[in-house]
Amino acid sequence: MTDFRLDDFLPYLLNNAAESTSRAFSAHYREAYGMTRAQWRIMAHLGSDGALTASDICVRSHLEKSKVSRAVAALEERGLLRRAPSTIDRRAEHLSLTDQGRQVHADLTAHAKRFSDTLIDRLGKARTTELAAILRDLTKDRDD
Amino acid sequence: MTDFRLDDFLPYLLNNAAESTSRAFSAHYREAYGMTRAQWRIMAHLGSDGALTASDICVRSHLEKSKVSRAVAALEERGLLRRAPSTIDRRAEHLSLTDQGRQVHADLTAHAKRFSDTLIDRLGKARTTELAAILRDLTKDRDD
DNA sequence: AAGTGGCGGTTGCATATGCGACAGTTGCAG
DNA sequence: CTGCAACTGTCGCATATGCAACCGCCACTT
Repeated sequence: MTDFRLDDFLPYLLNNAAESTSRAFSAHYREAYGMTRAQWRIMAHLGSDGALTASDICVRSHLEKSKVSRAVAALEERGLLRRAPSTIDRRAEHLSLTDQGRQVHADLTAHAKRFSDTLIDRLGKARTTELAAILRDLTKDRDD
Repeated sequence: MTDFRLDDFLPYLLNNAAESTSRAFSAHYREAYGMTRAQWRIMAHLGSDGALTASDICVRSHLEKSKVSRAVAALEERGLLRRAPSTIDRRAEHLSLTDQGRQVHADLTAHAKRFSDTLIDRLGKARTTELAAILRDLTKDRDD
């Protein structure tokens, strides 16, 4: 009746691939800075997009707001990130990297670049681009 | 220097896609059976591969052994799964679905099939196959 | 200007998770 | 046979997580 193959099931494969690559990649920032995946993401967004508000980060990174809140607190405590109250909206806070945060961010992206190159080598340029496109597609229009 | 684009970074995209699809898919088995992703996976493996040992499941599902241990305990308690001591190796236990477990498994795979069809519709048959192949490739040879 | 619904961010709580330690078992080397 | 490394599965503990409740603030209605 149902010739359901687990090995063809996309959510399953996606989780495996995500888990596998993330695990390999996270080793660096975890050991070097004791950072969480969420923290890494926030650093990445802040580093490339400048100052953001916590809810901006929620939208862009697809992270829960409580997760963002705690990650931001941790990063602030380590002196990597600074909060500034918004003059316009007293609820919001503008987040930005400190000098030290920028240094760390540089290191993080350097490693990320290297890791990315490794993956591209393994898959080939064409398949990588294809894969990236499909993944973006899959995530799109699903506004959870 | 580094023109690093977060939006092209595979681990990032993979996590987003995995999270997004899993979140959508997990709704069913979570609401219907209060099941975890790990529990779903174990059900899937046991349902399609027959009797397995806990460490077999670890290997096939890429799950931590403590995670498997707890998930198995939960499934057993709900009467979906049965343990039988191995006669050959007194450390190991053979795990298999109960009748009720098989019923639940049938329902789970039915839903999975339907969900999978939805995804295939969205991506198209060709891209789906391509994607699956690449994902398998990415997970392979990375024996964490 | 008072009421109201909604937003930004934090926190409590219950649960899930990862890791390392552990007891019991196996099998292989000497 | 004895000792020892490796393996199976469980558990404790510290931490991470999701969800909902919550506080203060905003904007819009009347």
